[in-house]
Amino acid sequence: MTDTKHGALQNKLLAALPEIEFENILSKLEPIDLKVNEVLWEMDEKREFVYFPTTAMICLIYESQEGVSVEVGMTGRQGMVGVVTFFGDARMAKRAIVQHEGVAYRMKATDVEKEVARRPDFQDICMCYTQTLIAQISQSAICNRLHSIRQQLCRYLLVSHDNLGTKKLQMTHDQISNVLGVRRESVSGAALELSDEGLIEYSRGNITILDLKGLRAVVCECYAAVNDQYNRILAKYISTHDS
Amino acid sequence: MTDTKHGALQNKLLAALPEIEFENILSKLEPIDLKVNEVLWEMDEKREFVYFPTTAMICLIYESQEGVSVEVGMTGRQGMVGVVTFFGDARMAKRAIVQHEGVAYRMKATDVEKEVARRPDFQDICMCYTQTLIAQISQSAICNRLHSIRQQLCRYLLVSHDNLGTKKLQMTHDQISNVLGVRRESVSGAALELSDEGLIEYSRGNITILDLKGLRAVVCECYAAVNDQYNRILAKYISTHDS
DNA sequence: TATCGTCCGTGCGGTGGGGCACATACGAAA
DNA sequence: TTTCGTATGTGCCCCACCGCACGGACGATA
Repeated sequence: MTDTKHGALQNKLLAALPEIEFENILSKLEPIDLKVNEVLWEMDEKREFVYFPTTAMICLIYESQEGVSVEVGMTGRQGMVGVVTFFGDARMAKRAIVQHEGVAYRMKATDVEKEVARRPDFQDICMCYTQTLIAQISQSAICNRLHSIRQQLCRYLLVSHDNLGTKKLQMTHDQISNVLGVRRESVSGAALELSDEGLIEYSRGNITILDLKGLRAVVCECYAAVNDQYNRILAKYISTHDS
Repeated sequence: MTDTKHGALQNKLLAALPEIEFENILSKLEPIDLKVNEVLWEMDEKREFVYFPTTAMICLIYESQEGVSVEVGMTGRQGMVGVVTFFGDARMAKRAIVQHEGVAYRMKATDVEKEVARRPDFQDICMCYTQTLIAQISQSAICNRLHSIRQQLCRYLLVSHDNLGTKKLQMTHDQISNVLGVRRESVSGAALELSDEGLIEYSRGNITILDLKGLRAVVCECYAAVNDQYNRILAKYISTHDS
C-alpha cells in the first residue's frame, strides 16, 4: 500500500491534493500496467475508469473517415484521462490509446463522481485540469495550421519528456506519425535533421533527447504557450518546476 | 422590455432556460450593437462581460508570433462568449472579435457568477455549452490538419448560417481568410468554385447561400461531427431543428 | 461622370508535404 | 550465423497552398 502511495504521487495532479484528501482517495486507486497501442476506450463505449498516468502516456485520438488519425490531446504524469466523464462527456475523441508503456493509476468513474462531489479541492483540480486541456487542444489547432512538421516533432518530444519525466522515449517514427497525422517519412526526415544537429539520437524505436535547450530553441511558441497556461492555472497547487 | 425579451430569446441558450429562470435573468441582460472587427477583449484584459449573440457572430482568435491569425472558436445565436470566465479562464485565445455585425445581449461577468451559483439550470447549460465548445475546438484541430480550404470554407459558411440564421452573410473573402488562417486568394479561389457550381453567389462583401444541401454535400465530416455533439449534449434543452 | 478605395480575379514561381516504391540496416529468434 | 520482421533512409512525382504582383470591377462620393 505504501508502494501504491509512493507510485501514485508521481502523478502531479494526485500529488497536488492536500495530504488528507489524497489519503482518502488512495484506497480507490488501482495501479495498472499499460502497453503500447492498448485502447482504453472507444468513442461510444461507456467510460468505466479515470486514469492518472505516472510513467505511461496516453493519447486522445480522432480518426477521420479516410482513416487518418490525429491527436487531440496527450496526457502523462501531468494530467488525467477521463475528466470529461464526471463533467458530462464531450466526445471529441474517438479513442484513448496508450502511446508510451508504463503505469497509470485508475479509479472507477462512479467513484470519481462521488469524490468530486465530496471534496472541493479534488473538484477544483479537475476543473483546472480541464482548462489546461482546452488550452492544449486550442494550441494544437493553431499548431496544425501554422507550423512545420519539424517544429511539431520537437513539440511532441518535449511534451513527452515533460509527461514521462525521462529523456529516453520508447517510440517509433511510425507511431509518432500516427499521432501527428503526417507521413512516417516526414517524421523520419525531421528526426534525421534533429539528429544531425545533435539534439536527439535514436535507433529502432528508442529516442534519446540529448539537448533539451536545443530542442526548446527549435520548437514553436505553442509549446511554451501551453506550458504557461498549465503553470498559471495550476499554480496554486503545483510549484513551478524547471527540469 | 418586451423587446429585450423577444430579442434575447433568439439566443438558443437563453431560450433553453426554464421560463422562470429566464425572466429572472432578463433584467441583467443588456442588448448591444456590435460592429465588424470590434474587439470584445484582448488576452490579458479582465473580461467584464459575457455575451449572448442573437444576430451577431463572434470569433475567438489566436495570433501567432508571425502575425497570422487563426480562429479557435466561433459563436453566434447558438452559443455564448465568456463561459470560461465563470469557470476559471483558460486563455486559449488572444482576442474576441466581432466577425459579423449584429446584436448580442451582454451580462456582467460578476452577475453571471452569481446566477450560475444560484440557478442549477443555468449552470448546467453553461457546462454543456463548454463541452460543445471543446468538441468544436477539437474538430478544428482535426480539420486544420486534414481538409482542404474548399471544405473549410464550406464549413465556415454553414456554421455562419447556423449561427446567424440567415443565408445572406456580410463578409469579405479577406475577413474569412483571416479567420481560417489562409491567403485571401485561396478563399477567393474556393469561393469561385462554389459559385460556379451554383452553391453560393457573392459580390463585394455579400455572400448568399443558394444551395444549402449542395454545401452540405461538399463540406467535410467535421461540420456534422460538431453539430451532432451540439445536438446531443444540449438535447435535453433544445429540440433538434433542421433548417 | 470622374475619382478613388475596396473587393475580387489571375498568373507565376517556390515549397512543404503527400503517395508510392524500394533500399538498407538493425535485432531477435532459430 | 542465417533468416526474417520491423525500423529507418531515399528518391521521384504530384499537388495544394503560399507570397507576390498586378489587373479589373464595382460602389460610394463628389
